[in-house]
Amino acid sequence: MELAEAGGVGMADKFEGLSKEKRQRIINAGFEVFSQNDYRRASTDVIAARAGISKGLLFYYFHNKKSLYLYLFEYLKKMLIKLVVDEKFMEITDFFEILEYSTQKKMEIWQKHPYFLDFAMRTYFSEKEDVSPFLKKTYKELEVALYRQCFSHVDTYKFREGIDPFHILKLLVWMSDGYLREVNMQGNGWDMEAIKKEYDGWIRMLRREAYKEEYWL
Amino acid sequence: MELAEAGGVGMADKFEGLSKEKRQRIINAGFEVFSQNDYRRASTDVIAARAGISKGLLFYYFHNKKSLYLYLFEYLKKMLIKLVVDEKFMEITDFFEILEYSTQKKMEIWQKHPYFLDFAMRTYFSEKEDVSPFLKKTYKELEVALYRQCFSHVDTYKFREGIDPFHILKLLVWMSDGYLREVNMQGNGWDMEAIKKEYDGWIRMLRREAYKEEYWL
DNA sequence: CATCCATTGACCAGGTCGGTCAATCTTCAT
DNA sequence: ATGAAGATTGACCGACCTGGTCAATGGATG
Repeated sequence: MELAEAGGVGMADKFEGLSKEKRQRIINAGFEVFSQNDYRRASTDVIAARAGISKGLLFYYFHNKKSLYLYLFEYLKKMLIKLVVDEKFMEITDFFEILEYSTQKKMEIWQKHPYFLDFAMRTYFSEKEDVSPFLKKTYKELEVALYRQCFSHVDTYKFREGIDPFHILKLLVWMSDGYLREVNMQGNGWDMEAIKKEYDGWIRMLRREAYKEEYWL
Repeated sequence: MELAEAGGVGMADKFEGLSKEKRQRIINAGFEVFSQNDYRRASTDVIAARAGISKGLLFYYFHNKKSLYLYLFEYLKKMLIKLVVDEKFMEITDFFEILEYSTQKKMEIWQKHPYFLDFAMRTYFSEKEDVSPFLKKTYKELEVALYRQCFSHVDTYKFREGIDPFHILKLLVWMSDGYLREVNMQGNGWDMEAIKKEYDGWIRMLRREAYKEEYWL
């Protein structure tokens, strides 16, 4: 009875036995709806409809809403780790090159799975939801782990004294988030070219700010 | 019947006749609840409870939820203009000095009226709400108007060619928003000193980025 | 005591939500 | 053809929450 709570292993045997296409349809519907509404307002009716199945069937696969959500959360975690961390990360040693590469990756993910980022955001900012207690821990852990994984082998000697790379990283993330939100708000389609150009400009600026002069390039 | 829709003038005569303290209590409750929930979920029950009055009385002052919301919106607009735009803005001609001054103002507002910013954010990002249609226009207008007011008399000759001051402004807003959100998330109380220091660092960086070298200072 | 207004909170109708379940449809071995 | 087993449906339920109402109460005034 409690196994659904723990981690989602084995709870969805019925679901795992589905055809890949159908499973994907349901997963996508889940991410879409959970990324657009907070947990409470994300309606199982809507998810089922978006997935093209009946609500009854949805609850046939996932015993309740919470276990569906946790399943999606685990799925996201696995996907992120699989997509973000590859061997190439280990080869790059320059902080800003890693940054550039990971950003490119992020863009790819975002184009392929447009709801991932919003979903992750919502998990992070969710308050007073049925689900939130254990999420925040997990999310913070994941963030730190990914950072460790990606930036552990960075050329620290290139930095000025008193500059914290993690800090620079955060700054860039905030800027890009803000920019993306802005563009999103305008409602235009995405001008990926312009975004990239802008982004590169910021990186150049931050490089000058953070690196010793001899590494400016 | 339609006067409540237009602008809220005269619709709340009962409300305007209240004691300043009580009026303020209700206004604060409204901002608090509307800043923490989106329009639909912002419950009039909760607002009334937070204000320490009965729900019936709330609807005695404001005929319905929408007119309460619009009243708060107008109130916010007036307050922002009153608080942000003073004579001093007209005296400063250096872009970054204006920036610094307006940021300081923003901080003051934020400490005095902690819900203003979130409320404004929600109005801007609200989707498919009963209220949203006319809000976006108004908000955009307000933003542009404030920008014009504040930065119309700026020393443009100090900028490098190809640099758009408005662009720089946006960037800084994004960074500060991100930073504030982050600090907010940690749940610590505010270390205003640290925030200010950090902010100044960014401004210095952006100044070097945007100004011709002879104006770096 | 009567009048007038501020104030209350139980109450209503409408809507949404998660979750259930008897009934149906598919599949397939016999 | 038949029947058993599993997959699938969607009407339905009760719990909850919403904006809004209204008869009843309180209190001040003259």
